[in-house]
Amino acid sequence: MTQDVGTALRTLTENRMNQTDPASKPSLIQQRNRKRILDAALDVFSRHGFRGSTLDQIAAAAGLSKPNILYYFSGKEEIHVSLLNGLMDAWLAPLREVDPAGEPLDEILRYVHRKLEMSREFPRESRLFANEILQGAPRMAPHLEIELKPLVDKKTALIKRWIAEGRLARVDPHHLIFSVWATTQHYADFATQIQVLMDGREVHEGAEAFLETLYRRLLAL
Amino acid sequence: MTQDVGTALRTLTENRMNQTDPASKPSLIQQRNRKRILDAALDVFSRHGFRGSTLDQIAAAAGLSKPNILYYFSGKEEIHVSLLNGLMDAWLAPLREVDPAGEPLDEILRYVHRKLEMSREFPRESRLFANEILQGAPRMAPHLEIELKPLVDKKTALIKRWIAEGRLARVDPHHLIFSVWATTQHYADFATQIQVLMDGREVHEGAEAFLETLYRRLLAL
DNA sequence: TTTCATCTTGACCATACGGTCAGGAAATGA
DNA sequence: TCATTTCCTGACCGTATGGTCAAGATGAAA
Repeated sequence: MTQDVGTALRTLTENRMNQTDPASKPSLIQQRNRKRILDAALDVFSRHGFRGSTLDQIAAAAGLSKPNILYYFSGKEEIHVSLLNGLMDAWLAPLREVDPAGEPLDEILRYVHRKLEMSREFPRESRLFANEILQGAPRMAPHLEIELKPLVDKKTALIKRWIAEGRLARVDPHHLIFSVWATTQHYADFATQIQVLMDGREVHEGAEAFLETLYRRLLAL
Repeated sequence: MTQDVGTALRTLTENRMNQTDPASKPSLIQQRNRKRILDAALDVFSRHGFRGSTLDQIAAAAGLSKPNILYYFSGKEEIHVSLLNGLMDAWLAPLREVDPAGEPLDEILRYVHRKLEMSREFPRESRLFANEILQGAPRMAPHLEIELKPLVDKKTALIKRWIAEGRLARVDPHHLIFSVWATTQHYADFATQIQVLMDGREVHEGAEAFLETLYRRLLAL
């Protein structure tokens, strides 16, 4: 899974350079620094949101000077958009991998498992998206329409089919998916709160067990 | 329910005035303007987060000048803290009202219903808290420890008792509560996303039906 | 080693923003 | 009516922040 996000990051790293002709190979330095910047930016943006983050913070976290960062990206906004673009694919992978040929209940439970795993392994990514959507997704609206919506339409249709075939209990597929997002991402986005309420106790295994029970009871026939 | 939040707002309105002696009655103008400011601030903070909101925005939304706002509140931070303080009680009311003397399943379903209703009626409040907790709850840490934690401890103990008495199916009470928060608040906090994915279709009734099914299947014996 | 492109930075700029203040306008009340 | 408190504002200030730029440092290629 680290692979997934890594790959996505690498992909976006190969994007248009500032003034360079398109399709020119990026130097090693360029690759290294772009990756540094994006990783630092993920850290900062996910903790403070877009508006609450400063270029100086990102520069410090990346170990580069501010003007140097502006050498690789045209501005704060472009860094943010690059991050969102680069992480989107990895973020949607679990849903994309729900397999029409698989056993319905297993597929859903596997999806829940993967999502929860991502919340644990990549809380920064989760919070980055949460922040963005909370603010009305000003820098992500196209993504929602063009990438997310078709995917959700496809998968809700699949679930609907499964239900019609009597292989899953009856539920509204859209709300089912929303609930998976909500329950799994909650552990990353609201970690501070959960930390306090669970003081010290183990969180993840309990969550895993709970969610498996939840969706098994909901969907089993 | 409007009553609840209104009352809470009024309560916090009666707080310490800038330089006035404590326990002096606030004038009508003072009441009116403080309420205006807090309502405007709720609007702005819930849409842009603390850092992303400016006093000028709040002033404009309240129909007052910036210095005039600083006449009523010592600064941006105090407005924000006042809001959180004033809304906390109303926010926790649904959980507080879970009745040990009631029928377990009914009580939980009623709780879910109330929470979902709040997400629909008071999305701004939901987003305000979501924003704050996402950023690590810097202005809310005491509340979490002093108000939320004891309440959650009490209610999880109650649920545990219900389960031990064989009146609810076995589940981890903490994760149960987390899931209720997650699934209900999701409809307010991620409304932008849901709007896109449900384009036009009715959201709330579907959510209501889905969540009732979800928790009924999870908790029924 | 020289040359050229790439990379890096200190100094600087313009704007936005939180906050102050002196003084004026409105209420309040005697 | 006048006096006093409460309320309101234009003008202003210091700092933070996004962004620019000219010039220098550091590679890569010959």
